[in-house]
This record gives sequence, C-alpha cells and structure tokens, in this order.
Amino acid sequence: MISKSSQYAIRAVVYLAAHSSSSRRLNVRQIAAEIDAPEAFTAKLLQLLNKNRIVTSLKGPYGGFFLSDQQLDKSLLEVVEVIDGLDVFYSCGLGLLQCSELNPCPMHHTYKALRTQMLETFQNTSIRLLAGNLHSGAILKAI
Amino acid sequence: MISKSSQYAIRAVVYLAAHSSSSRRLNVRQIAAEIDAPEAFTAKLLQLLNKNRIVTSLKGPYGGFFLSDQQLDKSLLEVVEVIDGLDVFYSCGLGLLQCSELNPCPMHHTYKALRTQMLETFQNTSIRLLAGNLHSGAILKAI
DNA sequence: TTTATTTCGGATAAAAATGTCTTAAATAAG
DNA sequence: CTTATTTAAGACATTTTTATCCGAAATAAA
Repeated sequence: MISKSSQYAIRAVVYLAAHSSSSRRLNVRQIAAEIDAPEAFTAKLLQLLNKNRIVTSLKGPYGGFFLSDQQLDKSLLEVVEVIDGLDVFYSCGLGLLQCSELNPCPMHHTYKALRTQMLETFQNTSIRLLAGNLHSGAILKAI
Repeated sequence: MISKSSQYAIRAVVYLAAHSSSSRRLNVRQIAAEIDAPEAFTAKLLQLLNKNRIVTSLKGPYGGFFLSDQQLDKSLLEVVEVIDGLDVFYSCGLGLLQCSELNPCPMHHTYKALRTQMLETFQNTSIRLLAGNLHSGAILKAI
C-alpha cells in the first residue's frame, strides 16, 4: 500500500508529535530506537522530511528534530508525498498509463473508489490526530 | 497498492478471459504482447498461476494458456494471493507487528476500514466480471 | 519417428528499494 | 578557542523485485 519508508516516516513524525517540542528536540538515535527502525535510514528520511518542511531540525549539541505547531497539522498525505510521491493515489490499478474516465480500464470504477477513499483518509488524518490516538503506554515499535 | 507483478497477472487473466477458451489456447508471446508486459516474466507469472490452478496450460504445438469456466469465476483476490500473498490485506498500515484490535496502532481503525474495503473489492471482483467490462476495442496495454 | 512448437524449471542479471558508512558542517558549552 | 554532539550529504552495500536466458520436457502434426 505505502512503502516501508513511508511507514517509518509516519512512525517517526507521530513519535515526534508525542514527545518533542521546539524546546525539546530528539536525536535520530532515540527516534530510531523508539520506532524500531534502522538508525541511518531513519536519519535519511528525517533529512528529507526536514528539507520538505514536514519536520524541523537543529544541528549541534542539544540539537535534533521536532515539530512546530504548524507541522503538527500536516497530513499523512504530505508525509507520504515526500517519501513515495502521490502515484499510488492517482494511477491505474492495473498499471495502464492511458486509463481514464474516457478510456477506463476494466477495473477503473471500482478501483478509483478505493484510491479515492485512501487519498481522503490520508488527507484527513493529521500528524496531531494520530499522536492523539497514541494512548499512554502505547509504542510505535514493530517488534 | 499491489505489485507490478500482480498487475501483469491480472491483465493476463483478463486477456485470457476475453480471448481464450479450452479449444483456443493462447501462447505467452501473444499474451505478453497484448498486455504490454515482458514476455519471459509473463511466462513465469502464468506458470505460477497454472500451478495454483488459476489458469490452465497445455504444452506443445497448439498449446498455450486458457481459462476454464470455473477459473473465470476466480476472484482478483485469488490472483493477487498467488503473486503477492495476502499481507497487504491484513497487516498494519504503519508496519507494526503487534497491532490489533486490543493493541491498536494510532491509525488502526481508519486504516483497517481501507484494508477491508480493498479486500472486499478484490474478493467480489471476478475475472469474468472484469472481462465483461472490457468494452470492444479496449486494450490492456500500458503504453 | 522426426520435427516444430510450446510450457517448465532453474540459473542468472538488472533495477529498485532498503540500509550503512564516512566525512563535513553546524553549534552549544566549557 | 576548543571540544563534544548533532544533523547533512554523498558514496557505497545489501536485499527484494523485476526481468532474462537456456536447456529440458511435453505434444501435435507431418
């Protein structure tokens, strides 16, 4: 559905939403450990999210990553867009390039319904919302 | 969403549904050309589908692949199951292994709704149905 | 029976996704 | 200013997915 990279990215931002602030930055080591993702790979993802202003980073001692209040309201769609792009949400279920309303593949209508619901779900789900669903004690580790 | 392999596989079986019969078998070369997929790779996929009784094959001259009447009623879910497995339809959207009703990840409920609709769509869509949606002149090429 | 045609099976290759390492740049604190 | 700590960036490595190739087995027709 979405890539492993996007899953890591979402886990990371949700963890940041729940535990960081502009005055409390978290470093990659801790984030990666808490979401059970490879550290160096998580670093790459966070760098990319930072470049695309989904998270904020600060170098140096006491540096790390955090989410601004605005960034808390970013949608999961924006996160996935940075990592995977939006193709999943817009392209043909059978991999046909010409598929469209006018020239639909045999699965077009049913598949489009799925895609659209997926798109709307990711669009309507903010990082803040997910962090709110993280009931105390819950973890984001794969294990 | 589903793999490129599964997309090829679905295109192949839909093409077979529309153009083959037990007395009219199609060879890999033709199938691959008509669905715009790599020939050798398509052969592998068809072999796998044959092993799992989603399609029927016959060796030798005038041999090839076709769908029996029963096989026309196989669902897309059965096709995808053979190629990708059922993981997409049952596992956590954030990649967590322990995620469940009792121990839900923060996206569990919304994501489960998506997964379930996806599962039901693939389950309720038969090869025969898709072939019926292939209006005359329509093609299954990616182009 | 021979030949041509086709799928089958296994080995191999290429491309894409995932993951690692190393050095540079920034910055806070002593 | 120096040192320690952290992210940034690019090169490299591994794994998975996608794709190719070749010889063997089956079979229909001449």
